[in-house]
Amino acid sequence: MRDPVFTGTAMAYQPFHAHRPVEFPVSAFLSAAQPSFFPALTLPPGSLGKPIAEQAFAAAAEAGLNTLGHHQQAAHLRSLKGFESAEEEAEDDPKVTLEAKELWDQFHKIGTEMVITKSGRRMFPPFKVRINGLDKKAKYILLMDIMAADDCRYKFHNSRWMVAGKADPEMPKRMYIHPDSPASGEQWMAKPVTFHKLKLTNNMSDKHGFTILNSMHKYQPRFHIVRANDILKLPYCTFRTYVFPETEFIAVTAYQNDKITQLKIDNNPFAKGFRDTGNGRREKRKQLTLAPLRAFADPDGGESDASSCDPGAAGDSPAGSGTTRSQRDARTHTDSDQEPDHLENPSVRPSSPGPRSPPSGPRSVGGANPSKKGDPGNPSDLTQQKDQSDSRCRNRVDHRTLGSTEGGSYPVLLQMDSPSHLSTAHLQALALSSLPGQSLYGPQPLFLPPGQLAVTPGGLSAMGMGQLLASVSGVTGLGGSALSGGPCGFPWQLSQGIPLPALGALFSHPYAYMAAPLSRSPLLGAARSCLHYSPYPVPGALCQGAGTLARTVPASRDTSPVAPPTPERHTVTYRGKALPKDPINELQSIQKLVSGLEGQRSASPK
Amino acid sequence: MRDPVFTGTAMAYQPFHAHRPVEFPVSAFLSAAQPSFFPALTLPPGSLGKPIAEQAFAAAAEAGLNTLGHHQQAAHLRSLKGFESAEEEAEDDPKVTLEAKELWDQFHKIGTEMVITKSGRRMFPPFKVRINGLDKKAKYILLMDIMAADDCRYKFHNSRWMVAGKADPEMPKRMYIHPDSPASGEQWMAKPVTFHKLKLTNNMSDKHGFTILNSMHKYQPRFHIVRANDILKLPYCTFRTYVFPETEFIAVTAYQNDKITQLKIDNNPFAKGFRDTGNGRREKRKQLTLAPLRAFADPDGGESDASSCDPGAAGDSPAGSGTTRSQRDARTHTDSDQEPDHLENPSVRPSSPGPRSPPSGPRSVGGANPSKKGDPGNPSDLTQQKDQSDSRCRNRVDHRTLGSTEGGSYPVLLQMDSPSHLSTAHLQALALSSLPGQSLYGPQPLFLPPGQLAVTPGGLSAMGMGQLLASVSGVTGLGGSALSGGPCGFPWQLSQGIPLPALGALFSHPYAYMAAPLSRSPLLGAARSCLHYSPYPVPGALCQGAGTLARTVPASRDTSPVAPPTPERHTVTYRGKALPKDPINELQSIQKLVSGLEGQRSASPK
DNA sequence: TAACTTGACACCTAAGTGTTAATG
DNA sequence: GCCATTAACACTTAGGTGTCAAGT
Repeated sequence: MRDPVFTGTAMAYQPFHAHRPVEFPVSAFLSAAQPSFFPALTLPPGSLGKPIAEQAFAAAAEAGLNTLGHHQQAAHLRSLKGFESAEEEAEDDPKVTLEAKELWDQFHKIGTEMVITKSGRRMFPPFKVRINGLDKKAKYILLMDIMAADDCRYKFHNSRWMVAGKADPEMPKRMYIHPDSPASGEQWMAKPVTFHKLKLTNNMSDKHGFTILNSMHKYQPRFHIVRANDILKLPYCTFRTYVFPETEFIAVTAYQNDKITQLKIDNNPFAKGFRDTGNGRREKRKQLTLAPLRAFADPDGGESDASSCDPGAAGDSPAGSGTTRSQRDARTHTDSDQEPDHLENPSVRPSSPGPRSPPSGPRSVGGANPSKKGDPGNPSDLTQQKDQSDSRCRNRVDHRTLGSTEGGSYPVLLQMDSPSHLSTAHLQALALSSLPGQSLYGPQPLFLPPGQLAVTPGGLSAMGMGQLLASVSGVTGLGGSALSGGPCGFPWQLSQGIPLPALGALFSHPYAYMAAPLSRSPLLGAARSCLHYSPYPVPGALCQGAGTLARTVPASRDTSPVAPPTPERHTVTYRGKALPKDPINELQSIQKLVSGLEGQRSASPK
Repeated sequence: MRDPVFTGTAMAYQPFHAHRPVEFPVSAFLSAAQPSFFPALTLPPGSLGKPIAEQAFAAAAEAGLNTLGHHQQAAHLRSLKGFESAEEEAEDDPKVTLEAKELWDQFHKIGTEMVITKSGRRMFPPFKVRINGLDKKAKYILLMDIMAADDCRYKFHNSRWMVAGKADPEMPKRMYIHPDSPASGEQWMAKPVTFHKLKLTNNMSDKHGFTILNSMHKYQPRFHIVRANDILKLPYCTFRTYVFPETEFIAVTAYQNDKITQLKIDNNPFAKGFRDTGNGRREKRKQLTLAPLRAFADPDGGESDASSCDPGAAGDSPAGSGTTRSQRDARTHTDSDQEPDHLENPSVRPSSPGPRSPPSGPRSVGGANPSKKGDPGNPSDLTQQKDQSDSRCRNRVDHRTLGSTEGGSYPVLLQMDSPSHLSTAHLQALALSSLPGQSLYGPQPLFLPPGQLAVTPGGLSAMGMGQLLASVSGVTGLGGSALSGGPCGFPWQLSQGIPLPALGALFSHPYAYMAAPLSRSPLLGAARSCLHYSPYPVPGALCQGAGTLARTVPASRDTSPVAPPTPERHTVTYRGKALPKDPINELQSIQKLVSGLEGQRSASPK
């Protein structure tokens, strides 16, 4: 497992195409391994990749200008890139590669934790993917969201994670739109796509558009590719969803597993201050002047081995202000002495030391109806939970088709046609994002004027889409109270850095998965193009997305779409506050709320 | 002149509209004085304002969805904002306000200097405008460029600026497209638009897309509003150009005037380390540990008054590592004692002290044909140069209609229809920007593959636009050598953070001005909409833009378009390298260059 | 020489880290 | 006492300042 090669990429997901076997020759793959098609390419540091390029050609076409046909140009590019020459441009078949997979794997084996804070916290490792196989000229919207991985609440006890009850209700999840969206496939493929602007928080009333998670819950990030040149078309387009199981994590407010802490410290440049040298001695940096002060501030931990492994270095006091450092040391130094301390390319520690002691079974700690039946145990045992669907705490992500995590996992692909149940609140969200604001510079806050929000539902019903409102599965109260769809569907908010806190601008998203790295339905060809304005039937209840999915993406091989979680409704109390049960009523609540706010707002335009 | 109110905005430019007098009622102006329409609005710090909102509605319209008509929604917004209720949406009439005008004025009175470095330097004060009067739903492209203010080279001698010869040849100027472009008027108006990503450099072979300036030359930033939803349409659209005379500056590699240095230090947060307290005593910060080291590093200046005005503060050593500090102190402390030291809102020093000594006349220093005749003198005397058009070193910006700078200056508006001479190289530039790359994160550099660039000229000529090529007025060689159109037109490069260094993707831009803050031609109404593909005659030579301009925007009141600088051709030698004289030949050079590169490129796709 | 340019540098802002102690 | 949360803090990266000595 010791893989020092840490230069970035990992395995690419390459679906097998029986009907179009030559569309993705290996040459394309080789280029994908390059950091860029043009090694010499330079990009201004802060430039916005925006639609300029794409627009230029689109406009040229619109204007009847032949700025040298796309094919000609594409051929040109192709020859420059060393691409194959028979690739057609019209079709696409995206291959997505998780960057820094090795690092993700390391975390995953231990049990990844992500800190969530009130002010928002980035993910580490960063969620970063490399994409290939897009239509260079087509426009795509790239999205990311984070879904609950199961119905459990966890606790870290005796050095291992264990189930601590049923999951707390989820806040409406936000669908994070990559800020460069929409952009051409060419732009997306030019360099890895990062989502480091997506921040995690546990602040229920977050106004920044961050993703709100529950602490001590397990989550699974997802990545979506939508071929669409416009955000509004999203509800009518095919979502290609990619799940990298190794990016699963448990949200925490403070790190529980010291191994995770150490892994973060060793790999996150911002935590370099807490880093040890890999040579068995602590790294001592320019903490000369402050060292005495810090040594003075060593109250709690009596661990004196903080200097025990500090043999030969310069006469500085040991680095780091941590007092729990020795804990990490004791555990880490078992196998870290032989690795030099690379900076951004740190050596990777083998994950040989398994969980220390697997003692007691699941224990109910969080007060929520504990009806424990199975113990997911250590999150790193993900691949061992294959037949756990009967467990009380069942995964919402079907990983049954995944190979051994050690050998490299496949991303799980879900392809959905027109998830129509997204439509309504989706459009609401889009209406929200039609606000001003939206500029790059300065941390100027933006609250949404509720009055403006009210217009869109009205517009929807006016156009005969009122029934779509029934698909809204969640609502966010103005004061931060919220509910979730329960174990069923998740309410989603669109978010491109745009906070959508004041209204239930949500849309449910089927989270059923088709784990089909090698399967491909003939229907997918048709699904490849976005379906605009398709008059899809509106599901009257939540969690019907899987049906739509199954119709669009029939299962094949050993992968069948996960049965949609039963749409069981349950009364949700969130932090002692009972939340509405009926989505219809919830929606009406929204509307009433909006109307009231609208009245207030126009009354006092201040 | 003492204006402690420094909360942001300054005077707004409000053109007088005889034919539409009520379009911009005062209420809109009042809201413009607010930092934001919604004080409670929050925007995520790093969010990209991009086209999401606009696209949503555009797509809705396209889809036949009535997401509540624009008017209805606009009315909604209007009532919320306290806007007038009779404003029509279809028309626009932008009002542009320079932010931090007071600060700009302070600099301008002294004679603003901007440092240019090889690695690129921001402007300070930042160029930041607030916009009103746009069509909320229409899309706009906002641009900025920096043009030479006159034909002079300057030197700072005896504490004042004086002409030191004829201007050096200019590098092709880059038209900086605001990265959020295109965006809706609503988005642009929501918050001030900053151009801090525009960086100044003196590096001729800059690859970052920075604006290349000549040191010791005077420049005038310009701001452009173009109603267009696509970059490619730019050449066919009306440019509304706004010039704020107080933003004029002289580019320097090191500050010449200590007063400017002090003003920068006092106002730029990044220079806080060199700041004094406003109480007549130096500010001493946490430089305790390093103070002895720094005192040791005080070699040159024997100025001992560094501690002379350090009466009562805590027992720290004086701040700042500078040795010339005392110089600034001596000059600054004459009028700075009464002002507290606000942080980001520093108090403003009265600019009472005039130039110390206006001694010798213009002197030739730079080697370029010095034929001195008039001395612009201190740049702060801009408003006194009204009838200087006969001067050898004449302004290229007509400021004759400007009121006293002290009373607040008007921005100068130029409105151009379809500057067709931009078209060719403009399209070239656009073709350039159709490359991949273009992403937000990471400082990955981008060089343009020349092979791809070649396609566009061919496409142009194929569509009967070959003659437009004659309008190209400049060329950038591959090795960084360049030429300019001389004192006449400027070649421009489009730049949205996209470097266009490798090819002569330039387009000339008429710099004739209509200084018409109070004038309005009836033709302007028609000019308000973008003219697409209009078959404008192609000027066969450089510097004919003013004719086109005059036709489109007739002068009125006391403001007549500045007579275009005589299209005198002169041989340009740049750093000892003779540059071509004939624009046609220059273009052919480009084409040859491109062809050659294309051949090379396709031959060796590596 | 004098004027101008350059790069290393100390100092700053801004924001991403884990640590720590206090809190509930 | 345990567990989970939180804010202050020291440390980091990244990059924007003017200063200064040396170069052109």
